[in-house]
Amino acid sequence: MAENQFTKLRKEKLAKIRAMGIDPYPVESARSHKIGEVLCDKESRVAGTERVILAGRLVAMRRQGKLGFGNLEDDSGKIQLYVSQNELGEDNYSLFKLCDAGDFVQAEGNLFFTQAGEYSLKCERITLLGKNIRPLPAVKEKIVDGKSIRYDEFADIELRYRKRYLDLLLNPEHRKVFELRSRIVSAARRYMDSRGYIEVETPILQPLYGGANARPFITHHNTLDTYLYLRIAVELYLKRLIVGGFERVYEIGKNFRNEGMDRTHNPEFTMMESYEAYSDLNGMMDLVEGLIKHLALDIVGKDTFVYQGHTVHLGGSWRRASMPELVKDATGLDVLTESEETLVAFCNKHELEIPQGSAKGKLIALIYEHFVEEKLIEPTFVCDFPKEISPLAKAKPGNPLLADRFELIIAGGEFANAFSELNDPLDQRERLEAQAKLRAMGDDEANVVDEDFLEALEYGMPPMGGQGIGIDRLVMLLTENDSIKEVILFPQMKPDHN
RNA sequence: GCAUCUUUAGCUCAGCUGGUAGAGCAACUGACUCUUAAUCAGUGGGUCCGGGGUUCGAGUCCCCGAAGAUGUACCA
Repeated sequence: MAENQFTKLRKEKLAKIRAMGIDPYPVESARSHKIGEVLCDKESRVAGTERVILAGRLVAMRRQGKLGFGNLEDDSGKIQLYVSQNELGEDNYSLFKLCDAGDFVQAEGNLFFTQAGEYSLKCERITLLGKNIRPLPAVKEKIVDGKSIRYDEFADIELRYRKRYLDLLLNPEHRKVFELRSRIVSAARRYMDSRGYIEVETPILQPLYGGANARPFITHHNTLDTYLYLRIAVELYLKRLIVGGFERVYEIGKNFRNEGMDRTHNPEFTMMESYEAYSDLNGMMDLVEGLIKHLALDIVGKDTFVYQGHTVHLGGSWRRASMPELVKDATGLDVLTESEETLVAFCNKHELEIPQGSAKGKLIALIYEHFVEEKLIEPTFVCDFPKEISPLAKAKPGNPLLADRFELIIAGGEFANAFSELNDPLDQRERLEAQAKLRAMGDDEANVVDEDFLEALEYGMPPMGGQGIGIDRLVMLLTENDSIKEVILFPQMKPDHN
Protein backbone atom coordinates (compact mmCIF):
# COMPACT_ATOMS: atom_id res chain seq x y z
CA MET A 1 0.00 0.00 0.00
CA ALA A 2 1.33 3.38 -0.94
CA GLU A 3 2.39 5.80 1.73
CA ASN A 4 -0.37 8.25 2.54
CA GLN A 5 -0.55 11.49 4.46
CA PHE A 6 -1.22 9.59 7.67
CA THR A 7 1.71 7.22 7.63
CA LYS A 8 3.99 10.07 6.61
CA LEU A 9 2.93 12.19 9.60
CA ARG A 10 3.24 9.29 11.97
CA LYS A 11 6.72 8.43 10.76
CA GLU A 12 7.64 12.00 11.61
CA LYS A 13 6.29 11.45 15.12
CA LEU A 14 8.34 8.27 15.30
CA ALA A 15 11.46 10.30 14.50
CA LYS A 16 10.59 12.81 17.24
CA ILE A 17 10.16 10.02 19.76
CA ARG A 18 13.52 8.54 18.81
CA ALA A 19 15.08 12.01 19.08
CA MET A 20 13.84 12.06 22.68
CA GLY A 21 15.96 8.96 23.28
CA ILE A 22 12.93 6.69 23.51
CA ASP A 23 12.70 3.35 21.75
CA PRO A 24 9.19 3.21 20.27
CA TYR A 25 9.41 -0.59 19.97
CA PRO A 26 11.06 -1.70 23.22
CA VAL A 27 11.73 -5.34 24.07
CA GLU A 28 10.48 -5.16 27.63
CA SER A 29 7.04 -4.66 29.03
CA ALA A 30 6.00 -5.14 32.64
CA ARG A 31 2.28 -5.63 32.92
CA SER A 32 1.11 -6.36 36.46
CA HIS A 33 -2.59 -6.91 35.75
CA LYS A 34 -4.84 -7.61 32.85
CA ILE A 35 -7.49 -4.95 32.42
CA GLY A 36 -10.24 -7.46 33.10
CA GLU A 37 -8.71 -8.17 36.51
CA VAL A 38 -8.84 -4.58 37.67
CA LEU A 39 -12.41 -4.18 36.45
CA CYS A 40 -13.48 -6.33 39.43
CA ASP A 41 -13.72 -5.03 43.01
CA LYS A 42 -13.53 -1.43 41.85
CA GLU A 43 -14.38 0.17 45.20
CA SER A 44 -11.74 -1.71 47.18
CA ARG A 45 -9.12 -1.09 44.48
CA VAL A 46 -9.90 2.63 44.57
CA ALA A 47 -9.88 2.69 48.39
CA GLY A 48 -6.51 0.92 48.53
CA THR A 49 -3.14 2.17 47.37
CA GLU A 50 -2.46 -0.63 44.94
CA ARG A 51 -0.32 0.40 41.99
CA VAL A 52 -1.04 -1.37 38.76
CA ILE A 53 0.71 -1.53 35.41
CA LEU A 54 -1.64 -2.11 32.50
CA ALA A 55 -0.70 -2.71 28.89
CA GLY A 56 -2.74 -2.69 25.76
CA ARG A 57 -3.82 -0.81 22.71
CA LEU A 58 -4.84 2.81 23.01
CA VAL A 59 -8.18 2.81 21.22
CA ALA A 60 -9.42 6.36 21.78
CA MET A 61 -7.97 9.70 22.76
CA ARG A 62 -9.65 12.75 24.22
CA ARG A 63 -7.05 15.44 24.76
CA GLN A 64 -7.54 18.81 26.33
CA GLY A 65 -4.36 20.74 26.75
CA LYS A 66 -2.31 19.56 29.72
CA LEU A 67 -4.82 16.83 30.49
CA GLY A 68 -6.03 13.95 28.43
CA PHE A 69 -8.08 10.80 28.51
CA GLY A 70 -7.57 7.65 26.55
CA ASN A 71 -9.17 4.25 26.42
CA LEU A 72 -6.82 1.30 26.85
CA GLU A 73 -7.90 -2.13 25.68
CA ASP A 74 -6.48 -5.62 26.02
CA ASP A 75 -8.15 -8.95 25.31
CA SER A 76 -9.85 -8.96 28.70
CA GLY A 77 -11.42 -5.52 28.72
CA LYS A 78 -11.19 -1.79 28.33
CA ILE A 79 -10.45 0.97 30.84
CA GLN A 80 -10.12 4.75 30.74
CA LEU A 81 -6.72 6.33 31.31
CA TYR A 82 -6.53 9.70 33.04
CA VAL A 83 -3.35 11.37 31.91
CA SER A 84 -2.32 14.74 33.27
CA GLN A 85 0.90 16.69 33.07
CA ASN A 86 0.79 17.14 36.84
CA GLU A 87 1.08 13.41 37.38
CA LEU A 88 3.40 12.56 34.50
CA GLY A 89 5.76 15.50 34.47
CA GLU A 90 6.55 17.45 31.35
CA ASP A 91 8.82 14.95 29.60
CA ASN A 92 6.55 11.98 29.95
CA TYR A 93 3.53 14.10 29.05
CA SER A 94 5.22 15.22 25.85
CA LEU A 95 5.59 11.54 24.94
CA PHE A 96 1.88 11.07 25.59
CA LYS A 97 1.18 13.96 23.24
CA LEU A 98 2.98 12.03 20.48
CA CYS A 99 0.85 8.94 21.06
CA ASP A 100 -2.03 8.10 18.75
CA ALA A 101 -5.06 5.92 18.93
CA GLY A 102 -3.80 2.54 17.79
CA ASP A 103 -0.49 2.63 19.70
CA PHE A 104 0.40 -0.02 22.24
CA VAL A 105 1.25 1.55 25.57
CA GLN A 106 1.91 0.62 29.16
CA ALA A 107 0.35 2.78 31.86
CA GLU A 108 1.27 2.77 35.55
CA GLY A 109 -0.65 4.33 38.40
CA ASN A 110 -3.54 4.02 40.83
CA LEU A 111 -7.18 3.33 40.16
CA PHE A 112 -9.73 6.03 40.95
CA PHE A 113 -13.09 7.43 39.96
CA THR A 114 -13.14 10.63 37.91
CA GLN A 115 -15.44 13.52 38.72
CA ALA A 116 -17.83 12.11 36.16
CA GLY A 117 -17.70 8.84 38.09
CA GLU A 118 -15.79 6.81 35.55
CA TYR A 119 -13.45 4.17 36.90
CA SER A 120 -10.03 5.06 35.50
CA LEU A 121 -6.31 4.62 35.87
CA LYS A 122 -4.61 7.80 37.08
CA CYS A 123 -1.41 7.51 35.11
CA GLU A 124 1.92 8.37 36.67
CA ARG A 125 3.95 6.98 33.83
CA ILE A 126 3.23 6.16 30.21
CA THR A 127 5.56 3.86 28.29
CA LEU A 128 5.28 3.33 24.56
CA LEU A 129 5.31 -0.37 23.64
CA GLY A 130 4.61 -0.22 19.93
CA LYS A 131 3.94 2.81 17.75
CA ASN A 132 1.24 2.70 15.15
CA ILE A 133 1.99 4.38 11.82
CA ARG A 134 -1.29 3.69 10.05
CA PRO A 135 -4.45 4.96 11.73
CA LEU A 136 -7.20 2.51 12.57
CA PRO A 137 -10.59 3.24 11.00
CA ALA A 138 -12.30 5.75 13.25
CA VAL A 139 -15.11 3.86 14.89
CA LYS A 140 -16.77 5.71 17.76
CA GLU A 141 -18.83 4.12 20.41
CA LYS A 142 -21.36 5.48 22.85
CA ILE A 143 -22.88 3.50 25.69
CA VAL A 144 -26.56 4.21 26.23
CA ASP A 145 -28.36 2.25 28.94
CA GLY A 146 -25.57 -0.30 28.90
CA LYS A 147 -25.99 -0.85 25.16
CA SER A 148 -23.32 0.10 22.71
CA ILE A 149 -24.16 2.37 19.82
CA ARG A 150 -21.44 2.45 17.17
CA TYR A 151 -20.88 5.25 14.72
CA ASP A 152 -19.05 4.84 11.43
CA GLU A 153 -18.84 1.12 12.03
CA PHE A 154 -16.18 -0.76 10.08
CA ALA A 155 -18.79 -2.58 8.05
CA ASP A 156 -17.62 -3.10 4.47
CA ILE A 157 -17.96 -6.85 4.05
CA GLU A 158 -15.12 -7.21 1.60
CA LEU A 159 -12.72 -5.18 3.76
CA ARG A 160 -13.79 -7.13 6.84
CA TYR A 161 -12.74 -10.39 5.15
CA ARG A 162 -9.58 -9.08 3.51
CA LYS A 163 -8.42 -7.23 6.65
CA ARG A 164 -9.79 -9.62 9.23
CA TYR A 165 -7.50 -8.20 11.94
CA LEU A 166 -9.38 -4.92 11.67
CA ASP A 167 -12.71 -6.71 11.80
CA LEU A 168 -11.66 -8.52 14.97
CA LEU A 169 -10.32 -5.35 16.51
CA LEU A 170 -13.23 -3.09 15.68
CA ASN A 171 -16.23 -5.44 15.75
CA PRO A 172 -16.36 -7.38 19.03
CA GLU A 173 -19.42 -9.35 17.90
CA HIS A 174 -17.33 -10.87 15.10
CA ARG A 175 -14.50 -11.70 17.47
CA LYS A 176 -17.08 -13.52 19.59
CA VAL A 177 -18.02 -15.75 16.64
CA PHE A 178 -14.45 -17.01 16.44
CA GLU A 179 -14.14 -17.40 20.19
CA LEU A 180 -17.30 -19.50 20.08
CA ARG A 181 -15.97 -21.49 17.14
CA SER A 182 -12.88 -22.30 19.17
CA ARG A 183 -14.97 -23.43 22.14
CA ILE A 184 -17.20 -25.54 19.90
CA VAL A 185 -14.24 -27.32 18.32
CA SER A 186 -12.49 -27.96 21.61
CA ALA A 187 -15.73 -29.22 23.14
CA ALA A 188 -16.16 -31.58 20.19
CA ARG A 189 -12.67 -32.92 20.92
CA ARG A 190 -13.48 -33.44 24.58
CA TYR A 191 -16.73 -35.17 23.62
CA MET A 192 -14.90 -37.64 21.40
CA ASP A 193 -11.99 -38.09 23.82
CA SER A 194 -14.38 -38.88 26.66
CA ARG A 195 -15.91 -41.65 24.55
CA GLY A 196 -12.62 -43.43 24.10
CA TYR A 197 -11.72 -42.00 20.72
CA ILE A 198 -8.17 -40.99 19.98
CA GLU A 199 -7.40 -38.02 17.79
CA VAL A 200 -5.05 -38.71 14.89
CA GLU A 201 -3.44 -36.79 12.05
CA THR A 202 -3.27 -38.27 8.58
CA PRO A 203 -1.63 -36.93 5.42
CA ILE A 204 -2.89 -33.80 3.73
CA LEU A 205 -0.57 -34.48 0.79
CA GLN A 206 -1.70 -37.77 -0.70
CA PRO A 207 -0.48 -39.76 -3.71
CA LEU A 208 -4.13 -40.64 -4.42
CA TYR A 209 -7.22 -38.98 -3.13
CA GLY A 210 -10.47 -40.57 -2.06
CA GLY A 211 -13.26 -40.83 0.45
CA ALA A 212 -15.60 -38.39 -1.27
CA ASN A 213 -16.84 -37.33 -4.65
CA ALA A 214 -14.94 -34.17 -5.50
CA ARG A 215 -12.25 -32.72 -7.70
CA PRO A 216 -8.91 -32.28 -5.93
CA PHE A 217 -6.14 -29.69 -5.86
CA ILE A 218 -2.92 -31.01 -7.34
CA THR A 219 0.56 -30.03 -6.18
CA HIS A 220 4.08 -31.15 -6.90
CA HIS A 221 6.86 -32.40 -4.66
CA ASN A 222 10.26 -31.37 -5.98
CA THR A 223 12.51 -33.97 -4.37
CA LEU A 224 10.24 -36.88 -5.18
CA ASP A 225 9.40 -35.25 -8.51
CA THR A 226 5.88 -36.51 -8.15
CA TYR A 227 2.44 -35.03 -8.16
CA LEU A 228 0.46 -35.11 -4.95
CA TYR A 229 -3.15 -34.34 -4.18
CA LEU A 230 -4.48 -32.26 -1.32
CA ARG A 231 -6.89 -34.52 0.51
CA ILE A 232 -10.61 -34.27 -0.18
CA ALA A 233 -11.44 -36.46 2.83
CA VAL A 234 -9.61 -38.45 5.51
CA GLU A 235 -11.81 -41.55 5.32
CA LEU A 236 -9.46 -44.04 3.67
CA TYR A 237 -6.59 -43.25 6.05
CA LEU A 238 -8.74 -43.49 9.18
CA LYS A 239 -9.99 -46.89 8.00
CA ARG A 240 -6.38 -48.06 7.60
CA LEU A 241 -5.93 -47.12 11.27
CA ILE A 242 -8.89 -49.30 12.25
CA VAL A 243 -7.24 -52.13 10.30
CA GLY A 244 -4.14 -51.34 12.37
CA GLY A 245 -5.99 -52.08 15.59
CA PHE A 246 -7.23 -48.72 16.84
CA GLU A 247 -10.92 -49.11 17.57
CA ARG A 248 -12.02 -45.49 17.83
CA VAL A 249 -10.30 -42.71 15.90
CA TYR A 250 -11.22 -39.23 14.80
CA GLU A 251 -9.58 -36.36 12.98
CA ILE A 252 -10.53 -32.71 12.82
CA GLY A 253 -8.84 -31.00 9.92
CA LYS A 254 -8.93 -29.26 6.62
CA ASN A 255 -10.15 -30.85 3.42
CA PHE A 256 -9.60 -29.24 0.04
CA ARG A 257 -12.00 -29.41 -2.85
CA ASN A 258 -11.34 -27.73 -6.14
CA GLU A 259 -14.84 -26.53 -6.75
CA GLY A 260 -16.97 -23.43 -6.70
CA MET A 261 -17.15 -20.93 -3.87
CA ASP A 262 -20.34 -19.48 -2.50
CA ARG A 263 -22.17 -18.75 0.70
CA THR A 264 -21.73 -22.32 1.97
CA HIS A 265 -18.51 -23.43 0.22
CA ASN A 266 -14.90 -22.45 0.82
CA PRO A 267 -12.17 -24.33 -1.11
CA GLU A 268 -10.59 -25.43 2.16
CA PHE A 269 -12.95 -26.35 4.95
CA THR A 270 -12.88 -28.23 8.23
CA MET A 271 -14.36 -31.67 8.73
CA MET A 272 -14.49 -33.98 11.66
CA GLU A 273 -14.52 -37.63 10.67
CA SER A 274 -14.65 -40.53 13.11
CA TYR A 275 -14.66 -44.31 12.87
CA GLU A 276 -15.73 -46.75 15.54
CA ALA A 277 -15.18 -50.49 15.33
CA TYR A 278 -18.16 -52.70 16.19
CA SER A 279 -20.55 -49.80 15.79
CA ASP A 280 -22.91 -49.21 12.89
CA LEU A 281 -25.29 -46.69 11.38
CA ASN A 282 -27.48 -46.51 14.48
CA GLY A 283 -24.45 -45.93 16.66
CA MET A 284 -23.46 -43.06 14.36
CA MET A 285 -26.89 -41.48 14.65
CA ASP A 286 -26.62 -41.52 18.41
CA LEU A 287 -23.09 -40.12 18.26
CA VAL A 288 -23.91 -37.28 15.87
CA GLU A 289 -27.14 -36.35 17.60
CA GLY A 290 -25.52 -36.47 21.03
CA LEU A 291 -22.52 -34.41 19.93
CA ILE A 292 -24.46 -31.65 18.19
CA LYS A 293 -26.99 -31.39 21.01
CA HIS A 294 -24.15 -31.16 23.52
CA LEU A 295 -22.47 -28.38 21.54
CA ALA A 296 -25.73 -26.46 21.21
CA LEU A 297 -27.05 -26.86 24.73
CA ASP A 298 -23.91 -26.97 26.84
CA ILE A 299 -21.49 -24.81 24.86
CA VAL A 300 -23.70 -22.30 23.04
CA GLY A 301 -26.41 -22.56 25.66
CA LYS A 302 -29.59 -22.91 23.63
CA ASP A 303 -31.41 -25.34 21.38
CA THR A 304 -33.25 -23.05 18.97
CA PHE A 305 -31.41 -21.31 16.16
CA VAL A 306 -32.35 -19.04 13.30
CA TYR A 307 -30.45 -20.19 10.24
CA GLN A 308 -30.87 -19.42 6.53
CA GLY A 309 -34.22 -17.85 7.25
CA HIS A 310 -35.53 -20.85 9.17
CA THR A 311 -36.06 -21.46 12.86
CA VAL A 312 -34.48 -24.78 13.79
CA HIS A 313 -35.04 -26.74 17.00
CA LEU A 314 -32.23 -29.06 18.02
CA GLY A 315 -33.88 -30.27 21.22
CA GLY A 316 -36.15 -33.29 21.22
CA SER A 317 -35.58 -36.54 19.39
CA TRP A 318 -34.47 -36.15 15.77
CA ARG A 319 -36.51 -37.61 12.97
CA ARG A 320 -35.18 -40.67 11.18
CA ALA A 321 -36.60 -41.02 7.67
CA SER A 322 -36.10 -43.12 4.56
CA MET A 323 -35.11 -41.41 1.34
CA PRO A 324 -37.41 -43.45 -0.95
CA GLU A 325 -40.35 -42.78 1.36
CA LEU A 326 -39.58 -39.07 1.52
CA VAL A 327 -39.43 -38.96 -2.27
CA LYS A 328 -42.67 -40.86 -2.54
CA ASP A 329 -44.42 -38.46 -0.17
CA ALA A 330 -43.14 -35.46 -2.10
CA THR A 331 -43.61 -36.67 -5.68
CA GLY A 332 -45.77 -39.81 -5.60
CA LEU A 333 -42.94 -41.70 -7.28
CA ASP A 334 -42.00 -45.08 -5.87
CA VAL A 335 -38.37 -44.85 -6.88
CA LEU A 336 -37.54 -48.39 -5.82
CA THR A 337 -40.05 -50.07 -8.12
CA GLU A 338 -40.17 -47.57 -10.99
CA SER A 339 -37.94 -48.24 -13.98
CA GLU A 340 -34.90 -46.12 -14.79
CA GLU A 341 -36.71 -44.90 -17.92
CA THR A 342 -39.60 -43.58 -15.81
CA LEU A 343 -37.17 -41.71 -13.56
CA VAL A 344 -35.39 -40.21 -16.57
CA ALA A 345 -38.73 -39.09 -17.97
CA PHE A 346 -39.65 -37.60 -14.60
CA CYS A 347 -36.39 -35.65 -14.42
CA ASN A 348 -36.80 -34.39 -17.97
CA LYS A 349 -40.36 -33.32 -17.26
CA HIS A 350 -39.16 -31.25 -14.29
CA GLU A 351 -36.13 -29.93 -16.17
CA LEU A 352 -33.61 -31.54 -13.83
CA GLU A 353 -30.24 -31.70 -15.52
CA ILE A 354 -29.07 -35.32 -15.56
CA PRO A 355 -25.27 -35.63 -15.23
CA GLN A 356 -23.47 -37.74 -17.77
CA GLY A 357 -23.49 -41.47 -17.04
CA SER A 358 -26.18 -41.30 -14.35
CA ALA A 359 -27.71 -44.65 -13.47
CA LYS A 360 -30.78 -45.18 -11.37
CA GLY A 361 -29.18 -44.44 -8.02
CA LYS A 362 -28.00 -41.03 -9.13
CA LEU A 363 -31.46 -40.27 -10.54
CA ILE A 364 -33.05 -41.11 -7.20
CA ALA A 365 -30.61 -38.81 -5.41
CA LEU A 366 -31.26 -36.09 -7.96
CA ILE A 367 -35.00 -36.25 -7.42
CA TYR A 368 -34.53 -36.37 -3.65
CA GLU A 369 -32.29 -33.32 -3.68
CA HIS A 370 -34.73 -31.28 -5.73
CA PHE A 371 -37.99 -32.25 -4.16
CA VAL A 372 -37.14 -33.16 -0.58
CA GLU A 373 -33.84 -31.98 0.82
CA GLU A 374 -34.41 -28.23 0.94
CA LYS A 375 -37.79 -28.76 2.60
CA LEU A 376 -36.30 -30.63 5.56
CA ILE A 377 -35.92 -27.87 8.12
CA GLU A 378 -35.84 -29.63 11.48
CA PRO A 379 -32.95 -32.07 11.99
CA THR A 380 -33.61 -35.21 10.00
CA PHE A 381 -31.51 -38.31 9.46
CA VAL A 382 -32.21 -39.26 5.86
CA CYS A 383 -31.45 -42.97 5.55
CA ASP A 384 -31.60 -45.53 2.74
CA PHE A 385 -29.38 -43.88 0.15
CA PRO A 386 -28.97 -45.73 -3.16
CA LYS A 387 -26.01 -48.08 -2.82
CA GLU A 388 -24.70 -47.09 -6.23
CA ILE A 389 -23.81 -43.57 -5.03
CA SER A 390 -22.38 -44.85 -1.74
CA PRO A 391 -19.30 -46.80 -2.81
CA LEU A 392 -17.77 -46.99 0.69
CA ALA A 393 -20.94 -48.02 2.55
CA LYS A 394 -22.32 -51.45 3.33
CA ALA A 395 -25.56 -52.52 1.70
CA LYS A 396 -28.61 -52.14 3.88
CA PRO A 397 -29.48 -55.48 5.45
CA GLY A 398 -32.35 -56.97 3.44
CA ASN A 399 -32.13 -54.54 0.52
CA PRO A 400 -29.14 -54.79 -1.82
CA LEU A 401 -30.15 -51.65 -3.74
CA LEU A 402 -29.78 -49.41 -0.71
CA ALA A 403 -26.81 -48.45 1.42
CA ASP A 404 -26.70 -48.44 5.20
CA ARG A 405 -26.08 -44.70 5.17
CA PHE A 406 -27.57 -41.45 6.40
CA GLU A 407 -27.12 -37.77 5.82
CA LEU A 408 -28.17 -35.37 8.54
CA ILE A 409 -30.20 -32.53 7.04
CA ILE A 410 -30.94 -29.31 8.93
CA ALA A 411 -32.51 -26.22 7.36
CA GLY A 412 -32.30 -27.88 3.96
CA GLY A 413 -28.54 -28.41 4.15
CA GLU A 414 -26.26 -31.35 4.80
CA PHE A 415 -24.53 -31.40 8.18
CA ALA A 416 -23.26 -34.96 8.47
CA ASN A 417 -22.81 -38.09 6.41
CA ALA A 418 -22.36 -41.55 7.87
CA PHE A 419 -22.36 -45.23 6.98
CA SER A 420 -22.01 -48.69 8.27
CA GLU A 421 -18.60 -48.98 6.64
CA LEU A 422 -17.97 -51.58 3.96
CA ASN A 423 -15.40 -54.12 5.16
CA ASP A 424 -15.77 -56.75 2.42
CA PRO A 425 -12.57 -56.31 0.39
CA LEU A 426 -13.92 -57.98 -2.74
CA ASP A 427 -17.14 -55.98 -2.72
CA GLN A 428 -15.14 -52.82 -2.07
CA ARG A 429 -12.91 -53.55 -5.05
CA GLU A 430 -15.94 -54.01 -7.29
CA ARG A 431 -17.47 -50.77 -6.10
CA LEU A 432 -14.30 -48.74 -6.65
CA GLU A 433 -13.85 -50.29 -10.05
CA ALA A 434 -17.41 -49.29 -10.90
CA GLN A 435 -16.48 -45.76 -9.82
CA ALA A 436 -13.42 -45.92 -12.08
CA LYS A 437 -15.70 -46.77 -14.98
CA LEU A 438 -17.80 -43.70 -14.20
CA ARG A 439 -14.62 -41.65 -14.27
CA ALA A 440 -13.75 -43.09 -17.64
CA MET A 441 -17.20 -42.05 -18.81
CA GLY A 442 -16.52 -38.46 -17.78
CA ASP A 443 -17.59 -38.21 -14.14
CA ASP A 444 -14.56 -36.36 -12.79
CA GLU A 445 -15.86 -36.52 -9.23
CA ALA A 446 -16.03 -40.32 -9.10
CA ASN A 447 -13.63 -42.16 -6.78
CA VAL A 448 -10.32 -43.56 -7.92
CA VAL A 449 -9.14 -47.10 -7.17
CA ASP A 450 -6.75 -47.00 -4.21
CA GLU A 451 -4.91 -50.34 -4.32
CA ASP A 452 -3.11 -49.72 -1.04
CA PHE A 453 -6.43 -49.15 0.71
CA LEU A 454 -7.92 -52.28 -0.85
CA GLU A 455 -4.91 -54.29 0.26
CA ALA A 456 -5.41 -53.03 3.81
CA LEU A 457 -9.01 -54.24 3.71
CA GLU A 458 -7.84 -57.64 2.54
CA TYR A 459 -5.95 -58.06 5.81
CA GLY A 460 -9.30 -57.72 7.54
CA MET A 461 -11.26 -54.80 8.97
CA PRO A 462 -13.88 -55.07 11.71
CA PRO A 463 -17.44 -53.91 11.10
CA MET A 464 -17.75 -50.27 12.04
CA GLY A 465 -19.67 -47.07 11.85
CA GLY A 466 -18.10 -43.92 10.47
CA GLN A 467 -19.30 -40.34 10.17
CA GLY A 468 -18.21 -36.93 8.99
CA ILE A 469 -19.48 -33.54 10.15
CA GLY A 470 -18.83 -30.29 8.32
CA ILE A 471 -17.49 -28.12 11.13
CA ASP A 472 -17.80 -24.79 9.32
CA ARG A 473 -21.46 -25.35 8.59
CA LEU A 474 -22.11 -26.52 12.11
CA VAL A 475 -20.49 -23.33 13.41
CA MET A 476 -22.60 -21.33 10.95
CA LEU A 477 -25.73 -22.88 12.44
CA LEU A 478 -24.64 -22.56 16.06
CA THR A 479 -23.55 -18.93 15.62
CA GLU A 480 -26.49 -18.13 13.33
CA ASN A 481 -24.36 -16.97 10.41
CA ASP A 482 -25.65 -17.52 6.88
CA SER A 483 -22.27 -17.15 5.14
CA ILE A 484 -19.32 -19.51 5.57
CA LYS A 485 -17.01 -16.49 5.24
CA GLU A 486 -18.31 -15.24 8.58
CA VAL A 487 -17.01 -18.33 10.41
CA ILE A 488 -13.65 -18.74 8.62
CA LEU A 489 -11.01 -16.28 9.83
CA PHE A 490 -9.38 -15.88 6.45
CA PRO A 491 -11.86 -17.00 3.80
CA GLN A 492 -10.61 -17.51 0.27
CA MET A 493 -10.89 -14.29 -1.71
CA LYS A 494 -10.01 -13.49 -5.28
CA PRO A 495 -6.86 -11.37 -5.66
CA ASP A 496 -7.56 -7.71 -5.09
CA HIS A 497 -6.19 -5.78 -8.08
CA ASN A 498 -7.09 -2.33 -6.83
C1' G B 1 -21.26 -20.44 -14.57
C1' C B 2 -25.66 -17.11 -15.28
C1' A B 3 -28.72 -12.76 -13.50
C1' U B 4 -29.21 -8.39 -10.50
C1' C B 5 -27.06 -4.73 -7.42
C1' U B 6 -22.69 -2.25 -5.36
C1' U B 7 -17.60 0.22 -5.82
C1' U B 8 -16.65 8.36 -4.59
C1' A B 9 -11.28 11.08 1.09
C1' G B 10 -8.22 6.69 6.12
C1' C B 11 -13.71 5.01 7.81
C1' U B 12 -19.23 5.70 7.04
C1' C B 13 -21.78 7.90 3.18
C1' A B 14 -24.25 12.10 -0.14
C1' G B 15 -23.69 13.75 -5.16
C1' C B 16 -30.68 15.37 -9.30
C1' U B 17 -32.43 15.26 -16.21
C1' G B 18 -24.12 15.36 -17.96
C1' G B 19 -21.50 21.48 -16.25
C1' U B 20 -15.57 20.16 -13.61
C1' A B 21 -16.55 16.68 -6.06
C1' G B 22 -19.21 17.26 -0.72
C1' A B 23 -20.61 15.97 4.67
C1' G B 24 -19.68 13.58 9.45
C1' C B 25 -15.85 11.14 11.87
C1' A B 26 -10.43 10.57 11.54
C1' A B 27 -5.84 13.74 10.50
C1' C B 28 -3.08 18.54 11.02
C1' U B 29 -2.62 23.74 13.58
C1' G B 30 -4.38 26.61 17.72
C1' A B 31 -7.36 27.05 22.56
C1' C B 32 -8.59 24.03 26.72
C1' U B 33 -6.27 20.30 33.83
C1' C B 34 -12.27 15.62 35.07
C1' U B 35 -13.42 14.27 29.38
C1' U B 36 -16.04 10.08 27.42
C1' A B 37 -19.37 10.11 19.84
C1' A B 38 -15.29 15.77 24.47
C1' U B 39 -15.95 20.97 22.79
C1' C B 40 -14.59 25.52 19.93
C1' A B 41 -11.83 27.98 15.74
C1' G B 42 -8.98 27.11 11.45
C1' U B 43 -6.30 23.92 7.62
C1' G B 44 -5.00 20.05 4.44
C1' G B 45 -6.69 15.65 2.12
C1' G B 46 -9.54 12.49 -4.17
C1' U B 47 -6.42 7.33 -9.95
C1' C B 48 -14.76 9.13 -8.20
C1' C B 49 -12.54 0.41 -8.95
C1' G B 50 -9.55 -0.14 -14.00
C1' G B 51 -9.63 0.57 -19.51
C1' G B 52 -12.02 2.42 -23.80
C1' G B 53 -16.10 5.32 -26.14
C1' U B 54 -20.02 9.31 -26.89
C1' U B 55 -19.88 14.67 -25.85
C1' C B 56 -17.63 21.36 -26.14
C1' G B 57 -17.72 18.92 -21.26
C1' A B 58 -18.44 12.31 -17.87
C1' G B 59 -18.45 10.56 -10.75
C1' U B 60 -23.10 10.75 -13.78
C1' C B 61 -24.50 8.06 -20.38
C1' C B 62 -22.58 3.53 -23.51
C1' C B 63 -19.05 -0.79 -24.10
C1' C B 64 -15.20 -4.11 -22.03
C1' G B 65 -12.81 -5.73 -17.62
C1' A B 66 -11.96 -6.38 -11.91
C1' A B 67 -13.61 -7.18 -6.99
C1' G B 68 -17.71 -7.86 -3.53
C1' A B 69 -22.85 -8.96 -2.11
C1' U B 70 -27.45 -11.33 -3.20
C1' G B 71 -30.27 -14.86 -6.00
C1' U B 72 -29.75 -19.30 -9.03
C1' A B 73 -27.16 -24.05 -10.88
C1' C B 74 -23.37 -27.99 -9.01
C1' C B 75 -20.10 -29.91 -4.99
C1' A B 76 -19.82 -30.53 2.19
